[in-house]
Amino acid sequence: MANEELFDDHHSTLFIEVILPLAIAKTYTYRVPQDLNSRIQVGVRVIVQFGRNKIYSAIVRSIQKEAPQKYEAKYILDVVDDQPIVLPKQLELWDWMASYYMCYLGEIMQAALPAALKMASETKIVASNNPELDRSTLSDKAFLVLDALDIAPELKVSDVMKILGQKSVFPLLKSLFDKGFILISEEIKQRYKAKTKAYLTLNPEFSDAEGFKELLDSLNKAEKQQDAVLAFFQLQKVKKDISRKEVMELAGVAAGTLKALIDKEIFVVNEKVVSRFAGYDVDIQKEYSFSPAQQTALEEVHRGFAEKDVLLLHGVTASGKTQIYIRLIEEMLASGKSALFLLPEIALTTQITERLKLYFGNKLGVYHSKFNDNERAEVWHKVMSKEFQVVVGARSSIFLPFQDLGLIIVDEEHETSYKQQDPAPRYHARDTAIYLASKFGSKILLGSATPSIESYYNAKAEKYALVELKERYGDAEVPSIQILNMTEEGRKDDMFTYFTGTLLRSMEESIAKKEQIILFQNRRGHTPFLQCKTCGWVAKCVNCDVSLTYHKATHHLHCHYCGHTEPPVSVCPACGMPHIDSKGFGTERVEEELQLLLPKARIARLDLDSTKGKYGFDKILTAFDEQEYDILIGTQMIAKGLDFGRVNLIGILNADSMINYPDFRAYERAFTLFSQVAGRAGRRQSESKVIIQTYTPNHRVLQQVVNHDYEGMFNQEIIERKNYHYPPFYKLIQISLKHSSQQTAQDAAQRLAQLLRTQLAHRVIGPEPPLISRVRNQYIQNITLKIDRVGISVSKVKEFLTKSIVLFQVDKNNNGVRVLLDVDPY
DNA sequence: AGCACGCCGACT
DNA sequence: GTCGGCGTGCTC
Repeated sequence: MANEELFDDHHSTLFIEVILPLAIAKTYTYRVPQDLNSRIQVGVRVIVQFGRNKIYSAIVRSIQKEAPQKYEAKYILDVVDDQPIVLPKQLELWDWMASYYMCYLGEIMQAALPAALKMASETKIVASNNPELDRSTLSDKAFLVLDALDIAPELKVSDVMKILGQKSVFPLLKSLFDKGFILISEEIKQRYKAKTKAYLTLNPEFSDAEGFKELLDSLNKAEKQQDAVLAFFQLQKVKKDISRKEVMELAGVAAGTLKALIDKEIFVVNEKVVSRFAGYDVDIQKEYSFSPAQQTALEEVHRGFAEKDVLLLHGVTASGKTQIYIRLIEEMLASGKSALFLLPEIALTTQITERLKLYFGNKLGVYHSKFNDNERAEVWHKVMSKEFQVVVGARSSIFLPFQDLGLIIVDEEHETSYKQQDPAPRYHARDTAIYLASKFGSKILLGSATPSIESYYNAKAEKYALVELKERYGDAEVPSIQILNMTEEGRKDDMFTYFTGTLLRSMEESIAKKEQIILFQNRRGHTPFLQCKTCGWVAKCVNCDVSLTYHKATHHLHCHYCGHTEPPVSVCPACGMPHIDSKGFGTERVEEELQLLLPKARIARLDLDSTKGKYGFDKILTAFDEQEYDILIGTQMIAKGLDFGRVNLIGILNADSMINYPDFRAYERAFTLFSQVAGRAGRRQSESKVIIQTYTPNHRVLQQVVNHDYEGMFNQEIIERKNYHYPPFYKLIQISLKHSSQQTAQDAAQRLAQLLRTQLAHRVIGPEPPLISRVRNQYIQNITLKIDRVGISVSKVKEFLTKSIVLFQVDKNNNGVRVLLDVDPY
């Protein structure tokens, strides 16, 4: 139907280019059987066979009328959708991402679509049961398969593999099929299922008064069933959809009674599709008055957007940025356009979503990884149907099928978790969102209390509009930050394990005042290092180049990179001496020691280990918010946008580990993290305190944190970035090579670097092993490209890089070496 | 990414 | 002699 204008000739043969959900360089062209012509549209899913026995659902990328010259195109098997599930604007975004981030369209498709919209293929076989066929000439294996089919009605290919104990079964199955012994049914299961609820209706036979009376009479020997029918009759007067449960409750009957009535066809069960997002119609109450500073900021945002499409809102913590976002979204909705509100995954707590629901009710969709596939697919559909006009979500929500996006808000824009790390596409959701906004001609607001150097630079360079909000909202006051030198405190004999006396006494005071405390220690587990005092041996992971962390909860040593665990040793395996030393401390140990020092304190811990369960994170936060605990110990998880009214003391236990990190962003990160952690204090009342414990009290970053001196940090950082050739002045592309042999990895990396230097010369840095040079038994070598953009264009570099990698992979010496590309690494 | 085809070592 | 190891190359 959609193609009628385009392909008015109904008898022409269509060829479609499809995107397969695979990491493959190319797209593939299939042929459309004529009876499916009318259902083909760009953006719909089609079922295709790819290779010998794999079936995928692919996305139609384009439609052509010419047959490919060099090969015979296979037919598509079916069309899944009547309406596109991916719109042209989204496909353009995919194309841009694939070229910008140097990855495959299939990888983008994997990241973009909720799993429920990608389909699973399961090839099944059934016996043909043709008695005329002669089995006597068959091989033993064929017999085995047919015997199995006599017992089970159908088998999956994977079952046959198990039965025969071998991987290659398809030739055998194909020959059985060709000879007519079996049928192969390619069954594509659509995994997305709308949530339904069962409702009861009365058989129309009994709906009139007479019929109803007859019914009751006929049940005069079944008192319970009579009760149920009467209860249903009563409920029918007040509401439309009546569930079994409601009838059971009102009539006081058991499920069996109802089942009997259903079996007798007195009641009929109807399935009705319901939303998984029930309970949205919260009473909308939006009493919130803007402070003069907020009002000014809002006006400045309007002025900024009049001139530029990208705007950076630099607002100190607790300045009421969220409320400004809400106002802007409301304005956008009023003008008939939709809005996207991006948040880092970890900040997407019920705290913020509940608050937004208050304003946007059932127009709001929430989209993040904690949701199951069905829920994500439902959000997808509701964005498509424009039922959801506002979406609050994590980075992958940039892929949702928006049609008239007017505004994107990227809150906490500095957050590094906007950059996807491991599976490709290694994309940055903030940067991609900026592209997406330009595609839609919409406005995009980046918000942060501590903007990324890149964004602030762009704002200062007047590429972005800039609005600064320097005043906290209401009576919230800027916390005072105190730096304590642990060396000195130790000399004064005022250190108690990991705590300065000052911090301990402040904690006691807070608890006495019934106020709360957050302690920050950016290391999980109990002990990050176990070392032999005699010979210096350190417990290390067998698969990775990292020390093992002892976890008290499991009494085991854990590798935080590959998940390997082993029991702890009490005797050194290297020298046999029984002197194993515990070095360093993680959150578990902080909790343990603190409990000894403050026995009465109620302590909770927030880290990857304590939040494992589905709602573990929210559970701990809620309990803390409801003051079931006095102290919350956490890793950087606690830094993100949490809003607790009664926290008036923050302790950063060991600032040095963050600062002394060999990365060009280390200072920026440390500043951001400490400022964000400090910002958790005093959000709703005055007088709050932040204590930073360190061995390097004069470090410039710490001084800048104390003075809330973002500008100072920025100015110094930008000089370093310029001098040492880093962003925003230079563009980085990181090439990682991985191989199970260290030598191979090194040699291959040398070869690639040399190849790249032929054109890029000094722009090629490395190869060098990263800080963790081996993970999961793979040795890693990194090459970094630093592109100045002045003498050379980034797209030319990417083109050359792609060619070089193809060349590199042709060389047999580089066999088995995996090459990973990361554009704008974080 | 799978997966089959293909060419070398240890076994019923 | 075969089974099966994983190296190699293709999938419209």
